[in-house]
Amino acid sequence: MATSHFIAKSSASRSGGERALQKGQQTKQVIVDAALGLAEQIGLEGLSIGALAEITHMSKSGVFAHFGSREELQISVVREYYERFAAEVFYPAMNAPRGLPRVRTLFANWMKRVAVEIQSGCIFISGAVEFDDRPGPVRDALASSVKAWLAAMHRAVVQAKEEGHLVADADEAQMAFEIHGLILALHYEARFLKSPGAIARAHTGFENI
Amino acid sequence: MATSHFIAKSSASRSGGERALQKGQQTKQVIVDAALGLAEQIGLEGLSIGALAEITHMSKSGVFAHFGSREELQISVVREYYERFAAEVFYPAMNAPRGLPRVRTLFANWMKRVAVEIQSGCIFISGAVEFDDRPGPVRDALASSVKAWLAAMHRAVVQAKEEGHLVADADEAQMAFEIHGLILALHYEARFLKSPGAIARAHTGFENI
DNA sequence: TGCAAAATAGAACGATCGTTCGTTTTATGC
DNA sequence: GCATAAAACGAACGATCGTTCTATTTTGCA
Repeated sequence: MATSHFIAKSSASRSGGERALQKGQQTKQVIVDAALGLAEQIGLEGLSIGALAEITHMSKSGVFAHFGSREELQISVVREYYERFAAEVFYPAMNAPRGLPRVRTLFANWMKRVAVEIQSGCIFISGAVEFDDRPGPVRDALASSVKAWLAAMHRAVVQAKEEGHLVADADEAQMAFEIHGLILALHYEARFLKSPGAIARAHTGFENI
Repeated sequence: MATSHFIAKSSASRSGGERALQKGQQTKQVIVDAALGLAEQIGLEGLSIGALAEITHMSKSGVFAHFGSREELQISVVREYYERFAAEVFYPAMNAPRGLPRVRTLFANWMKRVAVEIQSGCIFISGAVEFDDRPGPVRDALASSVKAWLAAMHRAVVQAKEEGHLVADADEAQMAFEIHGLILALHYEARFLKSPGAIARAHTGFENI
Protein backbone atom coordinates (compact mmCIF):
# COMPACT_ATOMS: atom_id res chain seq x y z
CA MET A 1 0.00 0.00 0.00
CA ALA A 2 1.49 3.24 -1.10
CA THR A 3 1.57 6.13 1.32
CA SER A 4 -1.26 8.60 1.08
CA HIS A 5 -1.38 11.27 -1.59
CA PHE A 6 -0.07 14.79 -0.93
CA ILE A 7 -3.59 15.43 0.23
CA ALA A 8 -6.43 13.07 0.89
CA LYS A 9 -8.40 12.30 -2.23
CA SER A 10 -12.05 13.23 -2.19
CA SER A 11 -13.76 9.96 -1.37
CA ALA A 12 -16.43 8.38 -3.54
CA SER A 13 -15.07 9.17 -6.95
CA ARG A 14 -18.15 7.59 -8.44
CA SER A 15 -21.58 7.70 -6.92
CA GLY A 16 -22.31 4.16 -8.11
CA GLY A 17 -25.67 4.71 -9.74
CA GLU A 18 -25.04 5.13 -13.44
CA ARG A 19 -22.49 3.04 -15.28
CA ALA A 20 -19.62 4.82 -16.92
CA LEU A 21 -19.29 4.16 -20.61
CA GLN A 22 -15.89 3.40 -21.99
CA LYS A 23 -15.56 5.54 -25.07
CA GLY A 24 -16.39 8.78 -23.33
CA GLN A 25 -13.78 8.49 -20.63
CA GLN A 26 -11.28 7.39 -23.22
CA THR A 27 -11.56 10.41 -25.51
CA LYS A 28 -11.82 12.67 -22.50
CA GLN A 29 -8.42 11.42 -21.46
CA VAL A 30 -7.08 12.11 -24.93
CA ILE A 31 -8.39 15.66 -24.71
CA VAL A 32 -6.94 16.21 -21.26
CA ASP A 33 -3.58 14.92 -22.43
CA ALA A 34 -3.57 17.36 -25.33
CA ALA A 35 -4.81 20.16 -23.09
CA LEU A 36 -2.03 19.53 -20.61
CA GLY A 37 0.57 19.72 -23.33
CA LEU A 38 -0.96 22.95 -24.60
CA ALA A 39 -1.30 24.47 -21.13
CA GLU A 40 2.32 23.75 -20.29
CA GLN A 41 3.36 25.79 -23.29
CA ILE A 42 0.92 28.69 -23.28
CA GLY A 43 -0.67 28.54 -19.85
CA LEU A 44 -4.05 27.58 -18.48
CA GLU A 45 -5.52 30.88 -19.65
CA GLY A 46 -4.20 30.26 -23.11
CA LEU A 47 -6.18 27.05 -23.40
CA SER A 48 -8.79 27.36 -26.12
CA ILE A 49 -11.42 24.80 -26.96
CA GLY A 50 -11.07 25.56 -30.63
CA ALA A 51 -7.36 24.81 -30.65
CA LEU A 52 -7.99 21.65 -28.69
CA ALA A 53 -10.61 20.56 -31.21
CA GLU A 54 -8.10 20.95 -34.01
CA ILE A 55 -5.42 18.97 -32.23
CA THR A 56 -7.75 16.10 -31.40
CA HIS A 57 -9.53 16.21 -34.77
CA MET A 58 -12.87 16.83 -33.14
CA SER A 59 -15.52 19.52 -33.27
CA LYS A 60 -15.52 22.33 -30.73
CA SER A 61 -18.84 21.21 -29.34
CA GLY A 62 -17.60 17.64 -29.13
CA VAL A 63 -14.68 18.71 -27.00
CA PHE A 64 -16.79 21.07 -24.97
CA ALA A 65 -19.38 18.40 -24.09
CA HIS A 66 -16.84 16.47 -22.06
CA PHE A 67 -16.35 19.30 -19.60
CA GLY A 68 -19.37 21.56 -19.69
CA SER A 69 -17.25 24.65 -19.31
CA ARG A 70 -13.78 25.91 -19.98
CA GLU A 71 -13.20 26.25 -16.28
CA GLU A 72 -13.90 22.56 -15.74
CA LEU A 73 -11.42 21.77 -18.50
CA GLN A 74 -8.78 23.85 -16.76
CA ILE A 75 -9.45 22.07 -13.50
CA SER A 76 -9.08 18.73 -15.20
CA VAL A 77 -5.72 19.82 -16.53
CA VAL A 78 -4.58 20.92 -13.09
CA ARG A 79 -5.57 17.57 -11.64
CA GLU A 80 -3.79 15.70 -14.39
CA TYR A 81 -0.62 17.72 -13.88
CA TYR A 82 -0.84 17.21 -10.15
CA GLU A 83 -1.06 13.44 -10.53
CA ARG A 84 1.83 13.25 -12.94
CA PHE A 85 3.92 15.43 -10.68
CA ALA A 86 3.20 13.15 -7.74
CA ALA A 87 3.93 10.04 -9.76
CA GLU A 88 7.22 11.40 -11.03
CA VAL A 89 8.57 13.35 -8.08
CA PHE A 90 6.88 12.32 -4.87
CA TYR A 91 6.07 8.62 -4.94
CA PRO A 92 9.45 7.35 -6.17
CA ALA A 93 11.16 9.28 -3.38
CA MET A 94 9.18 7.39 -0.77
CA ASN A 95 11.47 4.44 -1.39
CA ALA A 96 14.42 6.45 -0.14
CA PRO A 97 15.19 6.13 3.58
CA ARG A 98 13.29 8.55 5.78
CA GLY A 99 15.33 11.62 6.66
CA LEU A 100 17.99 13.44 4.69
CA PRO A 101 18.26 10.78 1.96
CA ARG A 102 14.58 11.23 1.19
CA VAL A 103 14.93 15.00 1.12
CA ARG A 104 17.80 14.63 -1.31
CA THR A 105 15.79 12.32 -3.51
CA LEU A 106 12.77 14.62 -3.49
CA PHE A 107 14.93 17.54 -4.52
CA ALA A 108 16.73 15.49 -7.17
CA ASN A 109 13.44 14.33 -8.67
CA TRP A 110 12.09 17.86 -8.58
CA MET A 111 15.19 19.11 -10.34
CA LYS A 112 14.88 16.42 -12.96
CA ARG A 113 11.33 17.48 -13.68
CA VAL A 114 12.10 21.19 -13.80
CA ALA A 115 14.99 20.48 -16.15
CA VAL A 116 12.45 19.06 -18.58
CA GLU A 117 10.06 21.90 -17.91
CA ILE A 118 12.67 24.40 -18.99
CA GLN A 119 11.54 23.39 -22.45
CA SER A 120 7.91 22.48 -21.88
CA GLY A 121 6.81 24.83 -19.11
CA CYS A 122 5.45 24.33 -15.60
CA ILE A 123 1.81 24.77 -14.74
CA PHE A 124 2.46 25.25 -11.03
CA ILE A 125 4.52 28.33 -11.89
CA SER A 126 2.62 29.78 -14.83
CA GLY A 127 -0.69 29.03 -13.16
CA ALA A 128 0.41 30.83 -10.01
CA VAL A 129 1.00 33.98 -12.03
CA GLU A 130 -2.20 33.66 -14.01
CA PHE A 131 -4.41 33.08 -10.99
CA ASP A 132 -2.59 35.37 -8.60
CA ASP A 133 -5.60 37.49 -7.87
CA ARG A 134 -8.34 35.69 -9.73
CA PRO A 135 -10.49 33.78 -7.26
CA GLY A 136 -12.43 30.75 -8.34
CA PRO A 137 -12.30 26.98 -8.57
CA VAL A 138 -9.29 26.87 -10.90
CA ARG A 139 -7.23 28.91 -8.50
CA ASP A 140 -8.40 26.71 -5.65
CA ALA A 141 -7.42 23.52 -7.43
CA LEU A 142 -4.04 24.98 -8.32
CA ALA A 143 -3.29 26.36 -4.88
CA SER A 144 -4.29 23.22 -3.03
CA SER A 145 -2.13 21.13 -5.36
CA VAL A 146 0.90 23.31 -4.82
CA LYS A 147 0.35 23.51 -1.09
CA ALA A 148 0.10 19.75 -0.87
CA TRP A 149 3.43 19.34 -2.62
CA LEU A 150 5.19 22.02 -0.60
CA ALA A 151 3.80 20.49 2.57
CA ALA A 152 5.16 17.11 1.54
CA MET A 153 8.57 18.64 0.99
CA HIS A 154 8.39 20.39 4.35
CA ARG A 155 7.37 17.14 6.04
CA ALA A 156 10.42 15.40 4.65
CA VAL A 157 12.68 18.12 6.08
CA VAL A 158 10.98 17.81 9.47
CA GLN A 159 11.64 14.10 9.41
CA ALA A 160 15.27 14.70 8.54
CA LYS A 161 15.60 16.82 11.62
CA GLU A 162 13.82 14.20 13.71
CA GLU A 163 16.26 11.61 12.47
CA GLY A 164 19.12 13.80 13.60
CA HIS A 165 20.36 14.41 10.07
CA LEU A 166 20.26 18.16 10.51
CA VAL A 167 21.77 20.50 13.04
CA ALA A 168 19.62 20.87 16.12
CA ASP A 169 18.59 24.46 15.49
CA ALA A 170 17.67 23.97 11.83
CA ASP A 171 14.53 25.78 10.73
CA GLU A 172 12.56 23.35 8.59
CA ALA A 173 10.16 25.92 7.14
CA GLN A 174 13.06 28.17 6.27
CA MET A 175 14.83 25.34 4.48
CA ALA A 176 11.71 24.45 2.51
CA PHE A 177 11.32 28.10 1.54
CA GLU A 178 14.87 28.35 0.30
CA ILE A 179 14.59 25.14 -1.68
CA HIS A 180 11.49 26.50 -3.32
CA GLY A 181 13.40 29.64 -4.19
CA LEU A 182 16.16 27.68 -5.85
CA ILE A 183 13.66 25.88 -8.06
CA LEU A 184 11.91 29.11 -8.98
CA ALA A 185 15.16 30.88 -9.81
CA LEU A 186 16.22 27.93 -11.92
CA HIS A 187 12.97 27.97 -13.85
CA TYR A 188 13.06 31.75 -14.30
CA GLU A 189 16.65 32.09 -15.38
CA ALA A 190 16.79 28.98 -17.52
CA ARG A 191 13.41 29.14 -19.23
CA PHE A 192 12.91 32.87 -19.61
CA LEU A 193 16.41 34.30 -19.66
CA LYS A 194 17.96 31.19 -21.18
CA SER A 195 21.02 31.76 -19.06
CA PRO A 196 23.31 28.73 -18.93
CA GLY A 197 24.55 27.27 -15.67
CA ALA A 198 21.29 27.73 -13.81
CA ILE A 199 20.90 24.01 -13.18
CA ALA A 200 24.33 23.79 -11.61
CA ARG A 201 23.58 26.81 -9.43
CA ALA A 202 20.38 25.29 -8.15
CA HIS A 203 22.32 22.14 -7.23
CA THR A 204 25.04 24.14 -5.54
CA GLY A 205 22.44 26.16 -3.68
CA PHE A 206 20.91 23.02 -2.28
CA GLU A 207 24.24 21.87 -0.92
CA ASN A 208 24.78 25.28 0.68
CA ILE A 209 21.53 25.34 2.59
CA MET B 1 25.95 63.11 -12.75
CA ALA B 2 24.13 59.95 -11.84
CA THR B 3 25.71 56.67 -12.72
CA SER B 4 24.62 55.06 -15.95
CA HIS B 5 21.36 53.21 -16.27
CA PHE B 6 21.21 49.43 -15.89
CA ILE B 7 21.85 49.45 -19.58
CA ALA B 8 22.78 52.23 -21.91
CA LYS B 9 19.78 54.11 -23.19
CA SER B 10 19.24 54.13 -26.93
CA SER B 11 20.64 57.47 -28.00
CA ALA B 12 18.72 60.03 -30.04
CA SER B 13 15.30 59.69 -28.50
CA ARG B 14 14.04 62.27 -30.95
CA SER B 15 15.24 62.68 -34.47
CA GLY B 16 14.95 66.42 -34.26
CA GLY B 17 12.90 67.17 -37.33
CA GLU B 18 9.27 67.43 -36.28
CA ARG B 19 8.27 69.26 -33.12
CA ALA B 20 6.52 67.25 -30.43
CA LEU B 21 3.22 68.71 -29.37
CA GLN B 22 2.46 68.86 -25.73
CA LYS B 23 -1.01 67.44 -25.41
CA GLY B 24 -0.20 64.22 -27.18
CA GLN B 25 2.72 63.25 -24.97
CA GLN B 26 0.66 64.21 -21.96
CA THR B 27 -2.30 61.94 -22.61
CA LYS B 28 0.04 59.22 -23.77
CA GLN B 29 1.62 59.29 -20.34
CA VAL B 30 -1.82 59.07 -18.75
CA ILE B 31 -2.57 55.99 -20.84
CA VAL B 32 0.74 54.34 -20.03
CA ASP B 33 0.18 54.97 -16.33
CA ALA B 34 -3.21 53.33 -16.49
CA ALA B 35 -1.84 50.51 -18.60
CA LEU B 36 0.94 49.85 -16.12
CA GLY B 37 -1.55 49.61 -13.28
CA LEU B 38 -3.68 47.25 -15.30
CA ALA B 39 -0.74 45.14 -16.44
CA GLU B 40 0.52 44.72 -12.91
CA GLN B 41 -2.78 43.19 -11.95
CA ILE B 42 -3.69 41.08 -14.95
CA GLY B 43 -0.47 40.83 -16.91
CA LEU B 44 0.83 42.28 -20.14
CA GLU B 45 -1.22 39.81 -22.12
CA GLY B 46 -4.33 40.85 -20.25
CA LEU B 47 -3.96 44.42 -21.44
CA SER B 48 -6.83 45.39 -23.68
CA ILE B 49 -7.22 48.65 -25.53
CA GLY B 50 -10.94 48.66 -24.89
CA ALA B 51 -10.49 48.44 -21.12
CA LEU B 52 -7.86 51.15 -21.29
CA ALA B 53 -10.22 53.39 -23.25
CA GLU B 54 -12.86 53.02 -20.55
CA ILE B 55 -10.44 53.82 -17.75
CA THR B 56 -9.10 56.91 -19.45
CA HIS B 57 -12.51 57.99 -20.78
CA MET B 58 -11.33 57.88 -24.34
CA SER B 59 -12.32 56.04 -27.48
CA LYS B 60 -10.57 52.85 -28.46
CA SER B 61 -9.17 54.43 -31.59
CA GLY B 62 -8.01 57.42 -29.59
CA VAL B 63 -6.00 55.20 -27.31
CA PHE B 64 -4.78 53.06 -30.14
CA ALA B 65 -3.47 56.01 -32.15
CA HIS B 66 -0.84 56.75 -29.54
CA PHE B 67 0.87 53.43 -30.01
CA GLY B 68 -0.02 52.06 -33.42
CA SER B 69 -0.25 48.52 -32.14
CA ARG B 70 -0.95 46.63 -28.98
CA GLU B 71 2.59 45.34 -28.99
CA GLU B 72 3.96 48.87 -28.90
CA LEU B 73 1.69 49.62 -25.96
CA GLN B 74 3.05 46.60 -24.11
CA ILE B 75 6.60 47.71 -24.80
CA SER B 76 5.81 51.18 -23.47
CA VAL B 77 4.51 49.58 -20.28
CA VAL B 78 7.65 47.49 -19.90
CA ARG B 79 9.81 50.56 -20.31
CA GLU B 80 7.76 52.51 -17.79
CA TYR B 81 7.98 49.71 -15.27
CA TYR B 82 11.69 49.40 -15.84
CA GLU B 83 12.26 53.09 -15.17
CA ARG B 84 10.19 53.08 -12.02
CA PHE B 85 12.00 50.02 -10.79
CA ALA B 86 15.35 51.68 -11.36
CA ALA B 87 14.23 54.88 -9.69
CA GLU B 88 12.91 53.05 -6.67
CA VAL B 89 15.38 50.22 -6.19
CA PHE B 90 18.59 50.90 -8.03
CA TYR B 91 19.41 54.60 -7.95
CA PRO B 92 18.78 55.22 -4.26
CA ALA B 93 21.13 52.37 -3.41
CA MET B 94 23.97 54.03 -5.24
CA ASN B 95 24.28 56.39 -2.30
CA ALA B 96 25.21 53.48 -0.06
CA PRO B 97 28.94 52.74 0.23
CA ARG B 98 30.31 50.47 -2.41
CA GLY B 99 30.56 46.87 -1.24
CA LEU B 100 28.40 44.92 1.16
CA PRO B 101 26.44 47.97 2.39
CA ARG B 102 25.31 48.64 -1.16
CA VAL B 103 24.34 45.02 -1.66
CA ARG B 104 22.30 45.17 1.52
CA THR B 105 20.60 48.36 0.39
CA LEU B 106 19.83 46.96 -3.03
CA PHE B 107 18.27 43.89 -1.46
CA ALA B 108 16.35 45.96 1.08
CA ASN B 109 14.95 48.21 -1.63
CA TRP B 110 14.05 45.19 -3.73
CA MET B 111 12.27 43.63 -0.79
CA LYS B 112 10.37 46.85 -0.14
CA ARG B 113 9.16 46.90 -3.69
CA VAL B 114 8.18 43.23 -3.76
CA ALA B 115 6.31 43.70 -0.50
CA VAL B 116 4.11 46.21 -2.29
CA GLU B 117 3.88 43.98 -5.33
CA ILE B 118 2.41 41.22 -3.22
CA GLN B 119 -0.76 43.22 -3.63
CA SER B 120 -0.26 44.86 -7.00
CA GLY B 121 1.73 42.31 -8.98
CA CYS B 122 5.14 42.32 -10.64
CA ILE B 123 5.60 42.63 -14.38
CA PHE B 124 9.11 41.19 -14.35
CA ILE B 125 7.66 37.97 -12.93
CA SER B 126 4.31 37.73 -14.69
CA GLY B 127 5.88 38.88 -17.94
CA ALA B 128 8.53 36.21 -17.71
CA VAL B 129 5.85 33.55 -17.58
CA GLU B 130 3.76 35.10 -20.34
CA PHE B 131 6.66 35.51 -22.74
CA ASP B 132 8.53 32.36 -21.82
CA ASP B 133 8.46 30.95 -25.30
CA ARG B 134 6.92 33.77 -27.29
CA PRO B 135 9.64 35.53 -29.26
CA GLY B 136 9.19 39.13 -30.29
CA PRO B 137 9.93 42.70 -29.30
CA VAL B 138 7.93 42.57 -26.07
CA ARG B 139 9.90 39.61 -24.86
CA ASP B 140 13.11 41.31 -25.89
CA ALA B 141 12.26 44.49 -23.98
CA LEU B 142 11.30 42.47 -20.95
CA ALA B 143 14.32 40.20 -20.97
CA SER B 144 16.82 43.00 -21.49
CA SER B 145 15.27 44.96 -18.61
CA VAL B 146 15.47 42.01 -16.26
CA LYS B 147 18.98 41.13 -17.34
CA ALA B 148 20.09 44.71 -16.77
CA TRP B 149 18.78 44.65 -13.23
CA LEU B 150 20.18 41.21 -12.39
CA ALA B 151 23.52 42.30 -13.83
CA ALA B 152 23.48 45.38 -11.60
CA MET B 153 22.84 43.20 -8.59
CA HIS B 154 25.61 40.86 -9.62
CA ARG B 155 27.98 43.78 -10.10
CA ALA B 156 27.31 44.97 -6.57
CA VAL B 157 28.18 41.54 -5.21
CA VAL B 158 31.39 41.48 -7.23
CA GLN B 159 32.33 44.83 -5.76
CA ALA B 160 31.61 43.55 -2.26
CA LYS B 161 34.08 40.78 -2.85
CA GLU B 162 36.62 43.21 -4.26
CA GLU B 163 36.24 45.34 -1.13
CA GLY B 164 37.02 42.31 0.97
CA HIS B 165 33.56 42.20 2.50
CA LEU B 166 33.01 38.60 1.49
CA VAL B 167 34.99 35.44 2.12
CA ALA B 168 37.72 34.93 -0.46
CA ASP B 169 36.12 31.93 -2.16
CA ALA B 170 32.67 33.48 -2.45
CA ASP B 171 30.91 32.80 -5.76
CA GLU B 172 29.30 36.06 -6.82
CA ALA B 173 27.09 34.57 -9.52
CA GLN B 174 25.91 31.92 -7.09
CA MET B 175 25.01 34.54 -4.52
CA ALA B 176 23.09 36.60 -7.05
CA PHE B 177 21.23 33.47 -8.13
CA GLU B 178 20.23 32.63 -4.58
CA ILE B 179 19.10 36.19 -3.87
CA HIS B 180 16.94 36.04 -6.94
CA GLY B 181 15.47 32.79 -5.67
CA LEU B 182 14.57 34.33 -2.35
CA ILE B 183 12.69 37.14 -4.05
CA LEU B 184 10.86 34.74 -6.35
CA ALA B 185 9.88 32.45 -3.48
CA LEU B 186 8.64 35.44 -1.52
CA HIS B 187 6.52 36.63 -4.41
CA TYR B 188 5.16 33.16 -5.10
CA GLU B 189 4.30 32.17 -1.57
CA ALA B 190 3.02 35.55 -0.44
CA ARG B 191 1.08 36.64 -3.51
CA PHE B 192 -0.26 33.32 -4.79
CA LEU B 193 -0.39 31.10 -1.72
CA LYS B 194 -0.97 33.99 0.67
CA SER B 195 1.18 32.21 3.21
CA PRO B 196 2.23 34.46 6.09
CA GLY B 197 5.83 34.80 7.16
CA ALA B 198 7.26 34.77 3.66
CA ILE B 199 8.76 38.24 4.03
CA ALA B 200 10.59 37.22 7.18
CA ARG B 201 11.89 34.07 5.48
CA ALA B 202 13.27 36.03 2.56
CA HIS B 203 15.09 38.31 5.00
CA THR B 204 16.42 35.36 6.96
CA GLY B 205 17.51 33.70 3.76
CA PHE B 206 19.53 36.74 2.77
CA GLU B 207 21.40 36.67 6.09
CA ASN B 208 22.12 32.98 5.64
CA ILE B 209 23.70 33.30 2.22
C1' DT C 1 -7.84 85.46 -35.26
C1' DG C 2 -7.15 82.05 -38.64
C1' DC C 3 -4.94 78.00 -40.51
C1' DA C 4 -2.61 73.65 -40.59
C1' DA C 5 -1.59 69.80 -38.09
C1' DA C 6 -2.31 66.93 -34.39
C1' DA C 7 -5.47 64.53 -31.50
C1' DT C 8 -9.69 62.24 -30.77
C1' DA C 9 -14.05 60.18 -31.96
C1' DG C 10 -17.13 56.89 -34.15
C1' DA C 11 -18.41 53.21 -36.86
C1' DA C 12 -17.25 49.15 -38.97
C1' DC C 13 -14.23 44.99 -40.28
C1' DG C 14 -12.83 40.15 -39.68
C1' DA C 15 -11.39 36.94 -36.40
C1' DT C 16 -11.77 34.30 -32.27
C1' DC C 17 -13.80 33.16 -28.13
C1' DG C 18 -17.05 30.16 -24.98
C1' DT C 19 -21.42 28.44 -25.19
C1' DT C 20 -26.13 26.67 -26.82
C1' DC C 21 -29.12 23.87 -29.48
C1' DG C 22 -30.93 20.44 -32.53
C1' DT C 23 -29.43 16.67 -35.22
C1' DT C 24 -26.86 12.71 -36.47
C1' DT C 25 -23.68 9.17 -35.60
C1' DT C 26 -21.79 5.73 -32.67
C1' DA C 27 -21.39 2.66 -28.88
C1' DT C 28 -23.47 -0.19 -25.29
C1' DG C 29 -26.46 -3.75 -22.91
C1' DC C 30 -30.06 -6.94 -23.64
C1' DG D 1 -29.68 -7.42 -34.10
C1' DC D 2 -32.31 -3.94 -31.78
C1' DA D 3 -33.50 -0.36 -28.80
C1' DT D 4 -31.59 3.19 -26.14
C1' DA D 5 -28.49 6.24 -24.36
C1' DA D 6 -24.12 8.38 -24.99
C1' DA D 7 -21.12 10.83 -27.93
C1' DA D 8 -19.96 13.76 -31.60
C1' DC D 9 -21.21 17.05 -35.05
C1' DG D 10 -22.41 21.53 -37.32
C1' DA D 11 -24.27 25.80 -37.33
C1' DA D 12 -25.26 29.74 -35.00
C1' DC D 13 -25.28 33.14 -30.99
C1' DG D 14 -23.43 37.32 -28.65
C1' DA D 15 -19.40 39.25 -26.98
C1' DT D 16 -14.78 40.96 -27.28
C1' DC D 17 -10.61 41.60 -29.50
C1' DG D 18 -7.07 44.55 -32.39
C1' DT D 19 -7.15 47.25 -36.22
C1' DT D 20 -8.62 50.43 -40.15
C1' DC D 21 -10.84 54.30 -42.10
C1' DT D 22 -13.02 58.65 -42.31
C1' DA D 23 -14.85 62.58 -40.03
C1' DT D 24 -14.65 65.82 -36.33
C1' DT D 25 -12.68 68.37 -32.67
C1' DT D 26 -8.86 70.43 -30.45
C1' DT D 27 -4.38 72.25 -30.23
C1' DG D 28 -0.27 75.11 -31.30
C1' DC D 29 1.74 78.72 -33.84
C1' DA D 30 1.99 82.77 -37.08
